[in-house]
Amino acid sequence: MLDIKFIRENPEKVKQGIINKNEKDRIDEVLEIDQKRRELILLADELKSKRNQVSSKIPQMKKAGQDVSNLLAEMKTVSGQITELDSKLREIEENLNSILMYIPNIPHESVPVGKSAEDNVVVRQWLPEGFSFTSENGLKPLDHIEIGKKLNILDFERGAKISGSGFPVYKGKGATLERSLINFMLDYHLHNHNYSEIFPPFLVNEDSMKGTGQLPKMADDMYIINLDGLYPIPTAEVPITNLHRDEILNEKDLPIKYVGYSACFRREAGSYGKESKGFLRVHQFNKVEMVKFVKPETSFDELESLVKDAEDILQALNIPYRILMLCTGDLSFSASKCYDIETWSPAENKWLEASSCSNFVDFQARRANIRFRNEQTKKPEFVHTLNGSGLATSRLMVSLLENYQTPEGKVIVPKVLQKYTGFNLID
RNA sequence: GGAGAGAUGCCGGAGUGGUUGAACGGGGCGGUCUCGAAAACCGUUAUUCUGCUUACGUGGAAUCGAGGGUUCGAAUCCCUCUCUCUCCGCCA
Repeated sequence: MLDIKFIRENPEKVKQGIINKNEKDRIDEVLEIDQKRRELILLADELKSKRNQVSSKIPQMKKAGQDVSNLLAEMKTVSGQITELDSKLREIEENLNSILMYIPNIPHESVPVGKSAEDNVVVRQWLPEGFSFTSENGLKPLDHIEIGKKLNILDFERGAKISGSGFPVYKGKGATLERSLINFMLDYHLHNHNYSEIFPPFLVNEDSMKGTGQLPKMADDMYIINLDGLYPIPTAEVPITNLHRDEILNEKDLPIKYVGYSACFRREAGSYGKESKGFLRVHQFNKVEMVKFVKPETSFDELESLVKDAEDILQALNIPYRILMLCTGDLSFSASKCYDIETWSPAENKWLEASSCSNFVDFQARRANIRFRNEQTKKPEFVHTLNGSGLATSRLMVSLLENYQTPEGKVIVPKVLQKYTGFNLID
């Protein structure tokens, strides 16, 4: 959520930011309602002040034996007016709030202005030693679905039977590989990047979904368990960021860095067909997520290091990748700045998004009311929150299987994973 | 699922209609004392909104789980909801 004071003071800046995000700008409406709201507050507070004054005098007057019946009658009228103003005010504030909840974060000034994914900027690229985009023997590499079938490690058909399409089943060495990947990534961030581990709940309440910005705007993309008012999480970002909802953190504890595994559940409404085969778009996948709570002045540096933390995993796995800076038009609702990491798929012959690292500045913190006490001013301030996948195993698995396949159609286990899997070849 | 108890500030814990933003204790912070520390003593200890000033500040309003209601006046009375705890049942 944007700060209403900031909107009040920088309406043009906010409008431009929203337009650059390809979103609808309702700022004039917001300012009008805000103006009305403040007028009402003034009126109501004045009456309440009067009521408080008189009410504290009444017992003294009674004691002194004075007649207070006129005052009581007068105050009854005042109270009625207050009730009326308060209910009007509540209505207006609800209206204002519901609009504000739909207004996206505005892009940081360093973000390139652009309309769509085509305007994203490639920042850098990393390729394993001796890597080539064209296969040496001229043969077309198998895609991950063919590999999965051939080696009997992935089963999309049975997943569709037991749950629906987009619910993959991992089998045998495939299941072990998936589990190993998760453990490897968690351990790596724990030991090399100084995160502490969280194993979060996979179902969260509505307040949590609002806190990180999934609701109300993205409701159609979320699963919901109506009976209990719970939502299966689309990412561990939601429970982990909400760990500190409605808290005031110590400045000396910042930055707080968490890493956690979770299954992720996404409806992906309306995305059937295109790019939806195999692992490319699924309803349930596994992800290791990094979340940071930081001081405002450090957040953009923290974003850079967050991306590097995710990159380290890919370098350790020796998988080709590139980094994109998303343009304003491709930025998500809550993000101020975001880098995507894409891994190379030789069979698809294209880059696949395997990670997204974002700085939300104070947008989520404001919604979720996550603050820290500034040691100098002694006042609470909103933290900045960041998160990044480190990484999502589904897309990563595509690149891993395809890049590590042998001409015979077997898959070599990356060296760093072998101590986790207990085998070094899938055949 | 059944029965009961409870929700107060950083923490513990009083408070059942009128200077209660909230006793008392603990913790934290500042100070006195000390070579230093402890002890003791003194002081201090929230957040949000809003007006004026916009550097500091200052006036007002609100906040005792959440939301309504009664009343001139509610932490205190009434209603609804949420959550926590205890016992029983069920269960990985």
